[in-house]
Amino acid sequence: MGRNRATLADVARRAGLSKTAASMVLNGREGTRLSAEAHQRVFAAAEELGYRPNLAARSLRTRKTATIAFVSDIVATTRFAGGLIRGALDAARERDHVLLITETQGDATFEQYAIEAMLDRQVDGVIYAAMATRRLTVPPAILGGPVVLLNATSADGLPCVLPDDDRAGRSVATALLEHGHRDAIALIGRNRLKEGDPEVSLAARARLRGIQQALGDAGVSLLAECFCTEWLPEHGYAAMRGLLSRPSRPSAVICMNDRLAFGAYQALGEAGLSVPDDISVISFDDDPIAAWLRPSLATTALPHEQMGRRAVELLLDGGAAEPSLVAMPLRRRRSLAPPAG
Amino acid sequence: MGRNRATLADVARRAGLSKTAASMVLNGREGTRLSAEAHQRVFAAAEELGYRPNLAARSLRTRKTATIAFVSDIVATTRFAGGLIRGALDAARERDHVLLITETQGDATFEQYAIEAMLDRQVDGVIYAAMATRRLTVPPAILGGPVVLLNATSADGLPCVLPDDDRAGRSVATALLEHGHRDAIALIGRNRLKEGDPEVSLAARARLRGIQQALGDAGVSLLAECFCTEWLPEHGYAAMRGLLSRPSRPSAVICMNDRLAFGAYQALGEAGLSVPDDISVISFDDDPIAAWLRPSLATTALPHEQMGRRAVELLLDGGAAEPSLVAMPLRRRRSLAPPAG
DNA sequence: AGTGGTCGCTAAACTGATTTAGCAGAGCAT
DNA sequence: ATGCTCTGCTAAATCAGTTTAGCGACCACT
Repeated sequence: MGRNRATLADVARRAGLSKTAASMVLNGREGTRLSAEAHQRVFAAAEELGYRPNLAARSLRTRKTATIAFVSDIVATTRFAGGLIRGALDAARERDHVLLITETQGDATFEQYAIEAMLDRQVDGVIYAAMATRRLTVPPAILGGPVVLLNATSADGLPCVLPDDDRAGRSVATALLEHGHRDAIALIGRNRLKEGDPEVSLAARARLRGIQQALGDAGVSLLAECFCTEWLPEHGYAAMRGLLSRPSRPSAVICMNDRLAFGAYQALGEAGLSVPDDISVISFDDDPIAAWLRPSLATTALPHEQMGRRAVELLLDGGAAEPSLVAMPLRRRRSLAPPAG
Repeated sequence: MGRNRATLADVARRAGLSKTAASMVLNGREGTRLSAEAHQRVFAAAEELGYRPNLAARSLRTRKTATIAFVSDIVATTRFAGGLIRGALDAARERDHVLLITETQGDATFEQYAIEAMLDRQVDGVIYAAMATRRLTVPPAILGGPVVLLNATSADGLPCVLPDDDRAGRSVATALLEHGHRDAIALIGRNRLKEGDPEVSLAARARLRGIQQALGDAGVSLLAECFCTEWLPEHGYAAMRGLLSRPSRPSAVICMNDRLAFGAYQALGEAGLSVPDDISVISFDDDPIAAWLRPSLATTALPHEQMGRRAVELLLDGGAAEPSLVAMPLRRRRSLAPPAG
């Protein structure tokens, strides 16, 4: 790979100048008194030779590699990860940086290994990302340099980037209120573990709080709340069947994520009920399936790309100590309508 | 990041030996005549200082970075990418390598930039991945070193890793034949562009060929073939509606991917038809939604993890020149049943 | 004539590893 | 005593950059 690359010495020789001169010119150093002609010659020589600096050599001296470690528990493999990585890649490129990506799979040995591999390569900083929005403990090894937590917080008060689930909860509830739903709103996806343990999830609690606040402000309380052990389609399906077996049918359902909503759709379809004519549905995440469902599902988008981008910005440009909350935009789609009757 | 790291010189000093000795001991060099005691002292010193070699410095000398470039058109952001990356990460870790990931977004400027960024960092090789299985033209810049194409081929005869779509097509058709379907099998997802232009897709043609061969061998021909401009749920929905409006209803439908199948399910649901009692459905990809559908969708899995893994193995361990085909396992699920009546 | 300052540039040190070439001392045969 | 080999180890070069310190030429000023 990259044999025969021209070196700085080659450029200098061709320009008839010293390595020092060539280095300074190519780095655009201010305050050197190199002549305009010297600049010309160096640029010309570099151009002709197709010179590109060897970053390994440079970083040996400067201790900068223009490389960021992106360490995640398991995020790189889920479809949620794509956005985080893409955003981070974009922002990194804009700043002439590159991403070294590893995954720990939640395994302490792998994590140890991954972090050492990154540090051995002299990365300029670490983005430590989690798949589920949650609080975690940062391995001490990475605390020697800049760190940003992505989709996670820690007790250390490290800079972090989180989706604004609280506000998302409010906007979901508000959207239903705006459509005229009041006393027949049900919630699918309560979960004691997720709501109670910040190391499992921060999102569940925040979403719930946002929903309750918005409804509370409007003097409305939930018709029903369904607990689900997981947030998968089958649980949404079961929850919705449970709701439909009750005497009073909800006019609208909030699902804690789109996969639950997908399951809810399935139950509604089997029951011969129509979304949104019989029941409105709204949800969180903006999973790709949300747009594929019939009718398309209104939801609040997890702004993964922006979050990934923000993490890089925070890491390289520095930033506030308080958590950086990224708005979750509401996607208004066909699953919303005023209550029937 | 990583200030205060002990250097080889520190280790040597503490061991009371030269850098040379320390280097040789730590690298386990054969044929040096260093005493057992010298070995002891070096290992002890390295241990006590928590020594880790600076890979930038090492690679300057050895021209090896233990780093692989993973360049993709757009793969890193789709949910399909996860598996490719995870497999590659796993295999890389097993070989003490690390992945530098970039995305070109199909943009020539970005691609140029990404490749230069990788080469500047002296990567040991490049994995060039495509989102859609297709033939592509490899940028000449990366041909200076080892390259493996992932989910793609090229005219250059470079080593490449592809899913075995042809065989998948045969196993899909065979599965239907085994359930007793013969003369009422329909196909959703014909597409002249995908089938005709290898630079757009190799999968469409291979899947189709496999299906036709298996059916042909059984003396069966398709009841109907639906063309779709894209392979999205809405197209599957429209195609299935079209099929249902015809006089003779199919007993089974093959969809060219799971998203089409999802759309087909929607149309069947609306028509009040049951999968698999009225119509069996089988498909390709094993998208996460396949398992979430009710009933769960039989499909052939794109073996992304294995493909990513294979690419790294091919790159580092060398391998055959012919395309490395990875089997697409058939996932037998509830959407298959014998034809009604 | 000597001094000081600016201009335009370079030699050499430095980063942290690997690798080549070779040195000092011991043991042994002649 | 001399030459030879073997053992156990090290000095120094090398990779490709950046950075520090400073040199020689020229000019202006006293």
